[in-house]
Amino acid sequence: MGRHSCCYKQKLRKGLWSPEEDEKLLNYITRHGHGCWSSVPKLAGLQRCGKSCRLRWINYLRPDLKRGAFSQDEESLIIELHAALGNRWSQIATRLPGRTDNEIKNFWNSCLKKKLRRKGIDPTTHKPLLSDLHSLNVMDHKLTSEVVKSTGSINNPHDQSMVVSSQPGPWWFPATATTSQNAAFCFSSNTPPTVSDQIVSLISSMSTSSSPTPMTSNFNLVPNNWELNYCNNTVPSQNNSIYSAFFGNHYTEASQIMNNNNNNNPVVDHHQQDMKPWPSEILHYAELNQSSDTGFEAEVKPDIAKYYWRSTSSSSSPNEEAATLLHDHAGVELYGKNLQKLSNMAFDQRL
DNA sequence: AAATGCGCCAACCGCAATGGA
DNA sequence: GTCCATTGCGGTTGGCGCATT
Repeated sequence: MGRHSCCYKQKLRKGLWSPEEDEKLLNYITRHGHGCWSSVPKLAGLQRCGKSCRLRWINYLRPDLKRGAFSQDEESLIIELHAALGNRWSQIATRLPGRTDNEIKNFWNSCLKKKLRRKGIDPTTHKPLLSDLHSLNVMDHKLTSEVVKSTGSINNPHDQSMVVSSQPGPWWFPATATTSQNAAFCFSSNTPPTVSDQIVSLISSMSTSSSPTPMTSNFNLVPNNWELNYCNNTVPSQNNSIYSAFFGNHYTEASQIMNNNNNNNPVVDHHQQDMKPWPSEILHYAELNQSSDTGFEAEVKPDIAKYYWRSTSSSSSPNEEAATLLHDHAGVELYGKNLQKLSNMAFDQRL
């Protein structure tokens, strides 16, 4: 611990306070009040700077301080206040009589942060933990390898299909030329616990009071070799991965800036944005056009209200009508695995 | 018993805000 | 408006004590 410049000049004491020093300070302030802190040490006969005296009084000697462990109520209140106020310890302390900002800060840093993490809650955002993003990148790499192995077609420039794993798998990111260039995920019932926790956390975090509660069971309806589609008017870039999730007749996007070289680059998330209802045109189309078993096909499933196509065959095209509906009415942009935008023109050429 | 690692927390540092001259 | 001293705040540090090796 260093010493204030004023302390160096005046050769003042630093470090822990002795009982004698405490007694001197306590006696002085009890009799005279602290007044101007800079004059307190001299008047109280202490070899300390005023700042140090003030801190000792506020954090230790003040008679109204509460001692001992934090109660469960206090703990809950701190978490609640931190969610609302962030690291504004002094403001939080005003709501906890007898507790100091320093004490609350220490309690937070040494105990509450860990507790929240263990519960899968990000102590900074108070939202469910979406995991360490770097580990997701690692997962992306690993799963990409799996997907490439199972499809064997990633480098075919003529194949604009999304890469789809033929193996039943818990979930995956689509293979891309550069990791994290894009991302979508697929869910099934045998999701490994750690990843599942992350996904469920993500899903939960998308829930807002004004939107329907996401039903994670919806995801089990998605066959393993089908993909959720993604992107909403945002072209995936090297640093921008977009995760989408679909719930009932609503959809939302969650975007994370990943692969940061710069730690100061903030994570951008849109978890709190409202769920969007699928436009009636799309739902109506979905009711009239059920899935087909063959070929590339664009579909809007009425039960999950999602857009996807599948790659069981390369002989037919995505359904232009469905894609156009999604594009025109929901602002959904579609991309092939090489990040080639499947605009209407692209569909025209493929038809 | 000694060495090492680790968590907690008291206290410090640096900066911003405030207020008086 | 500017300067300077003081106060307040949040981040950080380093010492202590306990647990583990």
